[in-house]
Amino acid sequence: MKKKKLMTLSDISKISGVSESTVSRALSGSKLVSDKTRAKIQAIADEHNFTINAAARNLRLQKTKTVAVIILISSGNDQSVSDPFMLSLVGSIAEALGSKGYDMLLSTTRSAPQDWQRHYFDTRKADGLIIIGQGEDDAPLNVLVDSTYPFVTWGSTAKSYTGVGSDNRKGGYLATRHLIDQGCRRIGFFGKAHHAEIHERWQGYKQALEENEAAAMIDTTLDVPFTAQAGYKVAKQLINDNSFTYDGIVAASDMIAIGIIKALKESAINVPKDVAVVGFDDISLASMYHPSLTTVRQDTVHGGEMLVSKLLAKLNGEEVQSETLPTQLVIRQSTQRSK
Amino acid sequence: MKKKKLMTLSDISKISGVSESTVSRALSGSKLVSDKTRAKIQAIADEHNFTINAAARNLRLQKTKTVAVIILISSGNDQSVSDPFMLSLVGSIAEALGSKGYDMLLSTTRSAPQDWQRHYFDTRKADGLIIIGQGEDDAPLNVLVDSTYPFVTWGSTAKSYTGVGSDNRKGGYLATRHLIDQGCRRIGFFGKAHHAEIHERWQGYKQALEENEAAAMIDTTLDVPFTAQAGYKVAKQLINDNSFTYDGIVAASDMIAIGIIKALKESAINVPKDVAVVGFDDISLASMYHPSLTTVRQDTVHGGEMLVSKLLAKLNGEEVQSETLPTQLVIRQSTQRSK
DNA sequence: CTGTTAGCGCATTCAT
DNA sequence: ATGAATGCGCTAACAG
Repeated sequence: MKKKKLMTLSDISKISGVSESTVSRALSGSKLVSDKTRAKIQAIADEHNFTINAAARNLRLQKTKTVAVIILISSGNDQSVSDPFMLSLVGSIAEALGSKGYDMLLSTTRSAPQDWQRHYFDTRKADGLIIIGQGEDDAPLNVLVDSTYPFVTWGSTAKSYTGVGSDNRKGGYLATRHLIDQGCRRIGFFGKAHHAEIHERWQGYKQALEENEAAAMIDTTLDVPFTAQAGYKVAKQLINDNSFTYDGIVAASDMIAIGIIKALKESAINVPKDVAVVGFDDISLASMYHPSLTTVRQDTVHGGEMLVSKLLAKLNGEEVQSETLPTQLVIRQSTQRSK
Repeated sequence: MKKKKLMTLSDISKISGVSESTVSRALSGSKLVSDKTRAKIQAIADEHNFTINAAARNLRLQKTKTVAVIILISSGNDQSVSDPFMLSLVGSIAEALGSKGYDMLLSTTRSAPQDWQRHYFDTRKADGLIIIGQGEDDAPLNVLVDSTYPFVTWGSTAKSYTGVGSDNRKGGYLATRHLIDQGCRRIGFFGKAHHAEIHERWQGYKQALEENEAAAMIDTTLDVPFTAQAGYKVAKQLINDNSFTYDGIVAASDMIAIGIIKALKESAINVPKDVAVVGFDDISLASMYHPSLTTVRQDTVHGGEMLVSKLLAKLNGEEVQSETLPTQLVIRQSTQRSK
């Protein structure tokens, strides 16, 4: 395969002695060509290493066979992209997209142009958009809602646009309920309650506590969301201030849980004996942490596939509904107080 | 912003009463237009929410302002994409690309078509390619080498094509040297020695040991690379077989190190007292693990920027050299035996 | 400084 | 079953 000039349909047409249209048809599998000619053309195309020029085809077809995935990063130097959960979800989306013949354009609100909503659509770089992590601010999305842009979001499903997300409330409930069952009575919630998804988890937490008045509710809000560093910092601070009074903690994500546990360990507070900690996500590291993390699993594989199939259905002009995915409590060491 | 038909250059030209070319020039910042007309056209374009159609522009310009990033996944169900290190690198690439006005097409060899080399180029979906993780098999890359496709790789830099990578050998050396200094004398290396980058780390490990004959070299090869699960499994196995005789371990990645440490903890083997463990990468979790991980830092931010600038230079027709990035030992708790 | 002209490479009418 | 003609939306000579 030496350096060869890129072939065009026209080149192939000349070589094979048929018209461009015929070549186009043959290669696109139209049944308007005889098997004989198709075979001949196909052979020539292969021999000359020909592939369709996507730009030309896109222009002609007015579609790109590409989906843009954009990760919304809340303001500031939030590092939430680096959360393994995100990666897992994006990986699943990539695979689902690939299996449908779509390419994936990936960007974050940090790397993308400020006007990303327009960048990908008006510009026709992608046929549709998957938006991950609506976060705290709905404004950028509301711009899209009023347009006819096909897009789906991951996160809270209680929105006016099509979304796929976990049953966060149920997850928060299960986690908290579990702590109560383990005998915890002073249970704190660690996470940004403003954040849409987290808020739902918090609601589940609240509900579980209200159902059992013996257990007390203690809110704690983290400054920086979704990082182990943030969890560590807040827990450390509480401990240093002598205001750490929990015997159970519901963390808004596994990474936060890990940070909290580290802080506890450093102060010789035993997990789970002194404090039981439950995370959220079930990242692959959860089972590898020590103690292994009890957590609420979100099914990223299913989630990614769902997002993709919803979006493609939309591109196909179908009406599409939001969907809430079931959530599951995975019990590991970090909450086993009975032993 | 109601549903509006997409505007074209021609539409804007009619509305503003100038020719298409003038509109094109005005919008592309050509200095061949008077400020007056440019302002006028710009205003109209904004008002009508006009953006260039990328497909048409790409076709005309024969370039896409897009770079494809492809993550090579070694055979089987290797989950190495989920390594936080990868994510970190990809994130940095995304940002570097974004700041240069490029979009990023992301895929793995699992989600991409089998003939991804051609998919992105012949098809003209991307102007260039960034390949991450050459892994164990050079074959797919050698296909590219013979072509004129602009591409750069992350990983080993001792290849015939342009690559950016860390000084793995030095890193392996520093890690091992550090263990020796900490008094370790039976030092094992945990990782796939076949893998290009890992092999270099292993060479550094070997060199350090050879410089100090008191320390013994013990190779251990992991079946599954780059996951905590793999590290855990191998360590567990060794312990169960009573063949765990190390007092120091060089892990090929932080995730592997974490898995190993978990296995040790479960068998009440103290880290760092009984066994000192050093990882590689310095993922953000390294400082959050307990004990915090001594590791060899790879600068992903710099790495991503480097990959991008090299590739863009290549697209620009410049000659580009491979580059090896410095590597740095970060000492934390997992190797502090002296205390 | 601006308009006219000519394609980029392909898919799709419309003929035949 | 095939070919000829047209245009998707844009930019870049080439004139003026």
